[in-house]
Amino acid sequence: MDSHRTYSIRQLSKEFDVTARALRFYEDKGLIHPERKGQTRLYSSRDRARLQLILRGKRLGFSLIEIQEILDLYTPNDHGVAQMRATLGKYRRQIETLKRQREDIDAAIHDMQDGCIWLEGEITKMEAENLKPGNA
Amino acid sequence: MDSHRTYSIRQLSKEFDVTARALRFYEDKGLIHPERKGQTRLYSSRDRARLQLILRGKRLGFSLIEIQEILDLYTPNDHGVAQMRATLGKYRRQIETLKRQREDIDAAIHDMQDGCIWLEGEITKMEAENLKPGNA
DNA sequence: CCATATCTTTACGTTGACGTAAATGTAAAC
DNA sequence: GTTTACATTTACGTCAACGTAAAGATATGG
Repeated sequence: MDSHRTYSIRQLSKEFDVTARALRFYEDKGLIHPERKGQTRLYSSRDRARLQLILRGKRLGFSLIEIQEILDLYTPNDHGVAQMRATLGKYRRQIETLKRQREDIDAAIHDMQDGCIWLEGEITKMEAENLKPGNA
Repeated sequence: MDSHRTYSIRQLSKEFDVTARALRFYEDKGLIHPERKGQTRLYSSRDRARLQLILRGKRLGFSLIEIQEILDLYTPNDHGVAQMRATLGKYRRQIETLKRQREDIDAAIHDMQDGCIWLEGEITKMEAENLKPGNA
């Protein structure tokens, strides 16, 4: 099992290309809770996974507070049917948010691809121009 | 043609649910360039379109500077084959960025959907528990 | 034993993206 | 004609998300 490994703050910060300061900051904000061996932090692979989620959230433009809420969705819910139903609702709303974002992305991609096609056309036109007689 | 309409700053801010302050701020940063009738701003439908792009960029987590660069891709390029090739390159890199972002989103959606399925299962289990004899 | 490296906390600094307040201009409405 | 509703500029305030500097604990190598 690789799941019992631990990581130092440097290892994680290098692996994911974030500063140690950022990791401590996320901890300060309650997004991660590494153990302590004496004074120094020991990150578990579960912490590592949470960090991955944090960074993915950032790439998607979520604030740390929003990311916090998303992380809460991932933390095991101390049963109780009502609680679980509530959590399920949050999951579904989050999925809707993400799907809307996906539509934004698809729209942007399509726009850009259309732009590419148009540009390619213009370029070929201009190249043809430059080969016409009289342009020596 | 609807394309010659103009909009006041309030109209735009209401339609897109942003403050007038934000619109002036975007102008300050060079993202939009509305005309002036005397002192007051008159937004064209082209300005409106740019605003849409700005807000989409924000929803996708881009900074105003990044959005500025994206907008530059949309502004007609005063021909010159070299320039157009450069622009084409930028388009393509931007598309790659967006596609990577889409992969992040897809991953997030899948995670959440798995979570939903698991949760639904747990809930049905617990409901079954509560109906067993001896739980009166 | 001492230097070097890596960890820690505390605390002030910075940048981006606006918010908000103050003072003023203009145009329609009563 | 003055109130009402909207526009303007200038300028300081704010919040998030860290950066950065200072000062110290810990361990490892030479």
